[in-house]
Amino acid sequence: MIFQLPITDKKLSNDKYKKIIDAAIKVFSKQGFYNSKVADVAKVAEVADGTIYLYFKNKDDLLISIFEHSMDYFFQQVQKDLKTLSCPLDKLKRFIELHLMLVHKNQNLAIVLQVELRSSHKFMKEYQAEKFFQYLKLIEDIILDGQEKNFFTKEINAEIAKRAIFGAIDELALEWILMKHKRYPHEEAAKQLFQLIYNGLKLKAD
Amino acid sequence: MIFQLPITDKKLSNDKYKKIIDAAIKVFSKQGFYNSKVADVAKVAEVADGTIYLYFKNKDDLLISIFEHSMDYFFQQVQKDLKTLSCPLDKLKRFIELHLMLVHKNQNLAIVLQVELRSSHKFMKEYQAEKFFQYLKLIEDIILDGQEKNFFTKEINAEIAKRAIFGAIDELALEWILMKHKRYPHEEAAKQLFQLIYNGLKLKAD
Amino acid sequence: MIFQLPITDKKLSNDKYKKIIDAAIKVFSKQGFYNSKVADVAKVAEVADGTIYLYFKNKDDLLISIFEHSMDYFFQQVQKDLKTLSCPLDKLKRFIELHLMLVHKNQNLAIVLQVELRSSHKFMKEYQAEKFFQYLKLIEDIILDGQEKNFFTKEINAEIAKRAIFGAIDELALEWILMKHKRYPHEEAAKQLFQLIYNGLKLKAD
Amino acid sequence: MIFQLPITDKKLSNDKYKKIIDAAIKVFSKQGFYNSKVADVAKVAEVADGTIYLYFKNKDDLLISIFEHSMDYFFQQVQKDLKTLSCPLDKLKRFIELHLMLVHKNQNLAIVLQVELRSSHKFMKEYQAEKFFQYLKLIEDIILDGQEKNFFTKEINAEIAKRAIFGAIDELALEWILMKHKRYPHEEAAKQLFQLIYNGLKLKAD
DNA sequence: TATGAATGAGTGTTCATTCAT
DNA sequence: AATGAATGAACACTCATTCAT
Repeated sequence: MIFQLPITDKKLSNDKYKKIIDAAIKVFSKQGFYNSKVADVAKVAEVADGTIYLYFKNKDDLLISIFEHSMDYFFQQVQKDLKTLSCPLDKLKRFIELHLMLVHKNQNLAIVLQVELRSSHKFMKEYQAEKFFQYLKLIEDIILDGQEKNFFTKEINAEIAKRAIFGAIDELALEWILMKHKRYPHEEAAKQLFQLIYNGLKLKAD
Repeated sequence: MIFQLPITDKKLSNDKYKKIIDAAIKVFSKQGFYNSKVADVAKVAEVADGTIYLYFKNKDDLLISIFEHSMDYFFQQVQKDLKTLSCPLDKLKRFIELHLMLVHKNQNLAIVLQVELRSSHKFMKEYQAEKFFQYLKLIEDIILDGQEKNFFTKEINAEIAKRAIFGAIDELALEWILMKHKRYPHEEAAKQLFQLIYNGLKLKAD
Repeated sequence: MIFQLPITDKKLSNDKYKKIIDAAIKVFSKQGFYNSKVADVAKVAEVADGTIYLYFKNKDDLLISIFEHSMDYFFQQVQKDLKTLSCPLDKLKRFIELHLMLVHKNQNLAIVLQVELRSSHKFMKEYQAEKFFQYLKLIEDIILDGQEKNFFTKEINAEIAKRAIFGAIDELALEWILMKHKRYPHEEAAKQLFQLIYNGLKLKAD
Repeated sequence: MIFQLPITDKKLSNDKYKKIIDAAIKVFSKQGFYNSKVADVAKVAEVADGTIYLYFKNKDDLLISIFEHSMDYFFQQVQKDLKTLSCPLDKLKRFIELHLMLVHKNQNLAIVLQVELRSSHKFMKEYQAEKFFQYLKLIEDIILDGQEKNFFTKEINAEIAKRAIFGAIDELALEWILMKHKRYPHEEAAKQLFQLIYNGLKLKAD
């Protein structure tokens, strides 16, 4: 599993905590959150059932913890990488590539984030998914920067565009994950996606 | 509830069947599929718990039935409407408008389809979501038609584009549903979305 | 089991309700409330585990229900019987006899009431044991009546006396229940108890 | 806490042992034995959970130890004090006063003894409560002595009387402890109780 | 068809107890 | 002796499903 936060957090420096998170990602992605038993996670993590409750408040908390740490990780990876670029076009292209690459390298995690999390009502309604908005903001910033620097048209509302772009990337990522026999490499999807977002469907001759 | 299939189906001509489906949409969208009890649905439908099992095999079947009938309905609505148009641009524009409009008019249903269904493993993995692919195909046909008629660039792979476009629409629709205070009308979202998909982010002067 | 309320209450007219109450009295008195499993009660009552929850909110509620119905029963039995008497001395004597007799005829129930209930914190602290106070009041009324009619000394505070008298009866009843080989019949205990309470330890010659 | 045995016992000379016993009395009296966690006791005692098992075999043993040490303490206090008296009337009066006074000064302990212990099946059935019988014997001795010296009537069976008397004292003590706003001082209860036991309810003129 | 009381398998969570340090 | 992280058996309670009426 690529998912490896730098060990700064006390919790994360703990072996058991990581083992449980990793096990939960595996189990939840395979069986679905609601069909997974805490005992299943414990078995895969090679800890006792009760041990999970030393690190997580309950089963929901386990799911939310996966989300929070993952989004932190995604956010840091992407943000760090984008900093090295100045051209908004490059940034947008790289963002798409990075997201698809990260999903590719953490497929189980991606399934949990995209499939399981969306239906956790505790998560979608009660819990404010700040980290997700933070991630979305990365796209918005690229668009606004691109508009300011006259790379992108100002006719497009960045608020709507960031959602549309995220949705497009997310859907492709999901399809890609659920495909058993990948019909094209994720790099190809990234390339096409960038082209679509930047040029649109319009003929160049237009 | 707008969701009203033309009564051709024997099942649908039955009052109880419809009452249960409608109740399930309400309950599932509010509480989530896994947190909804069959008894909750029965109470809202004003039938006995056991009655539900006269019309549906089990709880999962209830969810899948919602999906199938809804997709049929969506598909018919959109397909019928698109037939009146010949220009691929108009078709794409109308498709986006229709989808957002239908979501707008059937918000509870949309929540079930977008949020709950995605995490039903029985559905995502075992059940082949033919009806969904059929719906996606509508987009693909528009693109291919547009490419053939030289409205759209051929550089874009229709397979990837249909997913990206659906993802963009879907994500905006989801955001729109979950927003408590709508910051913009869905017609505005449709307009922006079309512009983005057709023109991309590129400056026109480019 | 003698414990048979007249069937006026809707709940009590139900066979399962009574079977569960009776089973719970048996099981709780034998194993203790905290060591009894709900499944044990279900097995003795010959119902499914879940059935218990159709009639009782939870395990605590089962205990409290036993208490409430029993106290009603005790109260009614004793009150009805006392009404036929006018002399406070006879009343006091009969009260003691009745209580010991009822305990004798409902030993399992008595164990639950005296032993298990006392340690149920939900019961002792949160729940106001109105029915118990009602029962205590019977003693107080006898004392006050006796004092008014000049059968009993007015030097004794009825409030304190009712508690002391109840405690004495209760303790003897408890000892009597827990004795494996009864060293004396409960009627003998009643007789001695009355004498002690009425005459005290003082020599008659005094 | 008044509860302080003279340090003769090796165990009791140990600071941790006492801290745990004291903590257990506090915790058990407040939350009830079955609702108390060993961890709660450990926290109040300011020791580690595991430390408790260095001094006590298990949770039950902790409760029984409280009982044994307390009864020893009660027994010694009362026995010592009674030795200074020769008149059975004085002894009886003093016994009542002492018991109520000890309960008054050790309310948490009294709650554990009267409320929690009674429902510990391990205790009530398996464990022979020798120390309790020893305590009861103090009352019996007073009665027999009083009967022999012609202070008390011989018509009363000492076996039954000791139970009745203990029950009366015990019940008043329990009421007194559980009363939030004490309606009378415990000395008053003692006085009334003695009068009731000695003179009974009978009018003096009788 | 319709009912809803009854079922009982299934599971999240607790907590007394252990044991490596 | 003392710790407290880890254990895992135990259990109250839920709820999809059935079936006698």
